[in-house]
Amino acid sequence: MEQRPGGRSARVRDAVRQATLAELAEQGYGGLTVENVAIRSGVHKTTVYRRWGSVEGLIADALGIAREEPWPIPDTGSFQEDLREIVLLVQRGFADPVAGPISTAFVTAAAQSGDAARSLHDFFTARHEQAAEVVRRAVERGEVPAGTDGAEVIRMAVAPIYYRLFVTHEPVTEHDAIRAADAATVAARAGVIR
Amino acid sequence: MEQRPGGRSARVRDAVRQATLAELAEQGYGGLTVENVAIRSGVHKTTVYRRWGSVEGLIADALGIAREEPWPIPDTGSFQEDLREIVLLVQRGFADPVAGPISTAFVTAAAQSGDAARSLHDFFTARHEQAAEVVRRAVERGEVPAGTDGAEVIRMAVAPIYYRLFVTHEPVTEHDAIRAADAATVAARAGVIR
DNA sequence: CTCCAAAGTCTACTCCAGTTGCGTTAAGTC
DNA sequence: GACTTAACGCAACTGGAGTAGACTTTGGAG
Repeated sequence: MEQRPGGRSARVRDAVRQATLAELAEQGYGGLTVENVAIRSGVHKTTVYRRWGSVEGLIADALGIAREEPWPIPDTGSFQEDLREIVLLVQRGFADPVAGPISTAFVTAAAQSGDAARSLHDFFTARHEQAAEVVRRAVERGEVPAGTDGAEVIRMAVAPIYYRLFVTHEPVTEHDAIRAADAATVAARAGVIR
Repeated sequence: MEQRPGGRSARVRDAVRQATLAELAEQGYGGLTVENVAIRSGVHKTTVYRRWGSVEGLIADALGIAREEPWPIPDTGSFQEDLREIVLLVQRGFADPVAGPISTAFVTAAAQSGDAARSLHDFFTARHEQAAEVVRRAVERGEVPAGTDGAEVIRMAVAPIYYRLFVTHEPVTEHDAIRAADAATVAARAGVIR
């Protein structure tokens, strides 16, 4: 990333990243400013502007870290249960008082900045690919027809959660999550998703 | 809304609304500023700030108008066809060079402003209710089990479109729309959505 | 150890979104 | 047709996001 990765630069980078996440968790995307991140991190404002450019840059960077850490793909032996687990994980993530605002901020930022949008796109591409494993296993067990598009099954399952959160602004319950997962399960079994 | 609805106030209101939509269509949400709307409409900046408050206020107002105009609910005689029509209508709406940016701006604005979020919520509540008509007819025909949640079927059908557009930032094709509609059709027939 | 340039700091500035206070216009009322 | 006041217009102001340029620190190479 930078030409001098060691020592001071690394400290600055980590301090800013941590401050960004903390601000996002407390204030959400609307309250995130370069100035506050600079103060909180102890790094000078101009430095943040030079290396990250803007609020969107801070978020794009934070997203890069988020993409690194893998998530637990369930393997219960049942396709329906696996899908339910995945969707519930998403739903609970947004309900979490710390992780929720941060995840929300990522989506909101991507709606405004091309950079953040690309980062988020890559993030979800990786997630879909990982989660599609449960579909591959279901195909092997004969629960789901061969040729089923695994990533698309995941999209179908989680989409209603995001739809409620970011489009219609309706509350989301665990029941909603389970229902969405089950609908995707039925559709996949019927061979509609290919 | 205002205590003096006639004459000048009405002209101001209409000019600002029209300018808002024009700016949104051309510039999108990112390029929408109160100042530009003021200039374009010929109304003074201060006046726009007083009556609409901010960019979000302009959008919340524009959404109010959008909610008024009803949309065509299909009645092809086939549940599957009806659902496909609805989802394709949504997909084509976003692909449209004029309506697309405006719709996108609504969603983006709602992600940041509580007022816009409430307006959008009401908007979609009305849409879901209207579109649920196709499910009611399907129940009458015996295509779908009684007790099926009509609004939820609509959510399931359109959610993947919005998910791709606003969350993962993936391209959306007509094929995606049809597949999503068909998946919702299968799930509804199976009695999973209630 | 020495050197040098990359990276960070600091101060002062610009610019523009949003506000304020006051004067002007015209909508609604009798 | 005169009066009241809601609503609009106007110009000057404020505050904070973002920039510019000179100066200082320090990581890394020889």
